[in-house]
Amino acid sequence: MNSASERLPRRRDEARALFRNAILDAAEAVFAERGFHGARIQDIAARARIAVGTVYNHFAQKDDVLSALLEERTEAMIAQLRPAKDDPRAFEPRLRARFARMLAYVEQHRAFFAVANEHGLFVGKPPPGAPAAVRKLPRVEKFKSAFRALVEEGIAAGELEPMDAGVLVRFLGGTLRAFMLSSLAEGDGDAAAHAGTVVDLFLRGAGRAGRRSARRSGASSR
Amino acid sequence: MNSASERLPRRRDEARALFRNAILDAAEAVFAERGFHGARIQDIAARARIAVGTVYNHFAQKDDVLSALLEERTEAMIAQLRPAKDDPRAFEPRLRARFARMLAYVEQHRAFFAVANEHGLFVGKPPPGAPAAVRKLPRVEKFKSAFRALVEEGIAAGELEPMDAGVLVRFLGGTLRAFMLSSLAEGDGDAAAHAGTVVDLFLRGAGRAGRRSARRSGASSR
Amino acid sequence: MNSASERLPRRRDEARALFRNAILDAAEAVFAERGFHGARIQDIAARARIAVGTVYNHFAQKDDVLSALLEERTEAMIAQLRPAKDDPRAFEPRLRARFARMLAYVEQHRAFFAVANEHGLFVGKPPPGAPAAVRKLPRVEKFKSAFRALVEEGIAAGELEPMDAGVLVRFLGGTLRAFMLSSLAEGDGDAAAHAGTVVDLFLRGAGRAGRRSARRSGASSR
Amino acid sequence: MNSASERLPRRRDEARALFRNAILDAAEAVFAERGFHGARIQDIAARARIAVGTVYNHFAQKDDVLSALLEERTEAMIAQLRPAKDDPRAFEPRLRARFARMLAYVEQHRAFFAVANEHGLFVGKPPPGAPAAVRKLPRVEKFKSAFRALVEEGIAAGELEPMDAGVLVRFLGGTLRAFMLSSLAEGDGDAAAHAGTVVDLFLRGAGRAGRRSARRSGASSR
DNA sequence: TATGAATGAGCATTCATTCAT
DNA sequence: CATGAATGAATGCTCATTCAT
Repeated sequence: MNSASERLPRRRDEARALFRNAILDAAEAVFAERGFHGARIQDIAARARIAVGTVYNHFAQKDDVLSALLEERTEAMIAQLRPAKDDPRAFEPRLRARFARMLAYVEQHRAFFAVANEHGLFVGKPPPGAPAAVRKLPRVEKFKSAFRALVEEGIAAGELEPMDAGVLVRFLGGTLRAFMLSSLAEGDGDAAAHAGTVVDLFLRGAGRAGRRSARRSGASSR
Repeated sequence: MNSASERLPRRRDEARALFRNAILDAAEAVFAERGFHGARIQDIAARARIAVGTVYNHFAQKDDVLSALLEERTEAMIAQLRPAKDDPRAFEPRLRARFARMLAYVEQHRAFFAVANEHGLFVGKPPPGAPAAVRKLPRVEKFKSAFRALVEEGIAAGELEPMDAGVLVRFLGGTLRAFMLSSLAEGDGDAAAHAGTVVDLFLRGAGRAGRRSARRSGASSR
Repeated sequence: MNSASERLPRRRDEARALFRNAILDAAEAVFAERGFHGARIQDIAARARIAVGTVYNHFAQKDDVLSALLEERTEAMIAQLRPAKDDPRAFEPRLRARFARMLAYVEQHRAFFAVANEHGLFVGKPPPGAPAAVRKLPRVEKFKSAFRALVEEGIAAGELEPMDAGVLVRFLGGTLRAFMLSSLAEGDGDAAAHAGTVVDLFLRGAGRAGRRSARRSGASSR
Repeated sequence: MNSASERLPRRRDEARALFRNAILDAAEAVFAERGFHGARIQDIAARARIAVGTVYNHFAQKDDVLSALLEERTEAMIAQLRPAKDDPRAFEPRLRARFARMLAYVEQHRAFFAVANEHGLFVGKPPPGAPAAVRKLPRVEKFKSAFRALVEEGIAAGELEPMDAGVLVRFLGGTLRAFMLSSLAEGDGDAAAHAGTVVDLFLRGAGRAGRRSARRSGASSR
């Protein structure tokens, strides 16, 4: 119930977590500076002010550092999409609020996400050269299902065309990615503005208003 | 009409081009299999059935092989967007025709484009670890200006919202990329179908028809 | 008297020095066998019974191994010229004693010095192709100043012609080198005998005794 | 007696010699710039304005270019030591005249001789890493016998101590080399002055005049 | 014979990983 | 567990040499 026998293990775990986080933070910085292949374990260790061997006490291989990082940041990124208690009720502003949170998170970890793309952050199939550990992880699936949830919510609410959900997920992912990347590249960090643009384009596209009625027929006539 | 003195140099150039293409084709295959970092010059040479040294007679460094490939395929990919004489006149089907061509090209070189993403194919800023030679090239700019031309054509024709062209370019790029990648990953190679979907979503978004009138006001009220 | 905290670092330094010396000794042997360009780092490592990488933990480049060796042996070689407590007082036998020590040291490291010549051991300007690291070092200057000290000692003692010291330094260096090399080549290792010959020739030249009075006038009449 | 059948072959030989010399001259320049190992056949060919293959039509290997050069220059260098009709009769000025010619030749080919030392120009045993072809050649022997002839001439004339000729040869070689190298390094091209110094030192050494009588006894008492 | 592109053995160097302390 | 030196497999690139034209 109490006692050192309980507290010590806890401290030990805390210590472990401290190291683990220090390593991940260092890795984020180094990956961002040099890319995954350019980052040496030694660099990461140096940045975390620990010894090389210590990195290996926490991660079995270099790959694992990357994938842990990927998982961790992805998880947090997706978490931003979950409903928050102050979120508006209406679909569109609700979407905007969630995307704004997510894009803000991405901005915060800008350096990392710039690298993460290299490793198929959003993509179904990781690139061929990707580190083995990266290839097996459920990360992309998590993304997809988070997006799928949003999309289905929209369809259920009658706000989205009842299309193939897979198609909508891709479209949403692509649109978000486009603005995420451009903001990473150019650094104009107005997450809320980007969220607004994304939602608007996602919902209404770029076509001129009048043509609305011609819609689906056009698409199906290809 | 032309003497041997003219023909011989020509033959020499042809021979050079033959080697160069053999190397690029081999590199495409090997990069696709193992990724850039996993591809050894020796693998490329073996695949092209030439000696290692020969690769270096045509490209100064490994990096240059990648960037030549990137340039070459990008160029061809963009070329598919240029008007062809059988293209429809109307904006929307015209766009569909062009995108279908482009996506078909991408399908053809599916293996390569799966890798190319790693190296910032569409992105403004190449990933941090990218090979030096890759970082300097005008490739991304070419993409942007090709898309910009399409977008401006659409605005001029009154078919696209007269928004900031940069925003439209990103949106278009992101949408195309989303379907390009997913088709790369899943291999359902119906380029025309994908083109139709892309154009439809690009023009009209995923929102339910009725809301049309609420449009831009919604976007601006964020 | 001194705690573990003091002893451990010392052991570490000792270990480093052990490796460093093992590498230098191995390099000496391999350079002697194959010359600098023919020596592969792998050979040196194998001879030292360590891994290739370990060589690089102690020397940044192959060049550095050579120049460390050159510096180290040169230093020791020059050290033999310093006065020892049993050295005779008179100039000529004193010189003989010193040269004998130096030539004995050279004999001991015969293999190495045979190679060292290739790299401008005595020469003012290192050969054009010399490894970069070799070109910058103060080694030759040390030689010159050691010889210059001897020469000035001789002039001050009234034992040497008061000529331009630079000229005497060259003359002395050339004479020593001639006998050093020939003993390296032929292996008749009588350092003391060689030292006697060197000193005799250095002081009195090879001309027939009688002419003595004609001396300097002859030289100046050219 | 005449005819094309005779002249053409002659022209052919002349053409060969032209190429051969062009290659050797180019090699001299390139070896001097980069050293033997740093010089690529391609560099030599480029400098001679011919193709790589052509070099191989005249020399079987890279080594052979070096050794041909070494032989050729050495031969010419030694030739300068031969009696010329205007040479003085007396031993000492005669020696000065010859050495002056030789040192002047060396100055002319300064660049080359700076490299040649690397390859044991004067030394009995070529350095261990020396190109195989270089190791077999009679060059050094020629030097020795040219010097030996001089020395024996001097002994016969009663101008040199009747010592072991080998010793005198080394002494003479070493002294010449010392001033040859220093003039190469420092570029003060007064060959006649150097020759005077060399002869003076060679004959009378650097010791103070008065001690003359003590001579050989000193040497033998070591 | 001149040409110059093709060849491929050869090697320095890097860096993830291990392990004795 | 933390440490950091030792390890050695792996690979880009060079350049002497060959040979088809």
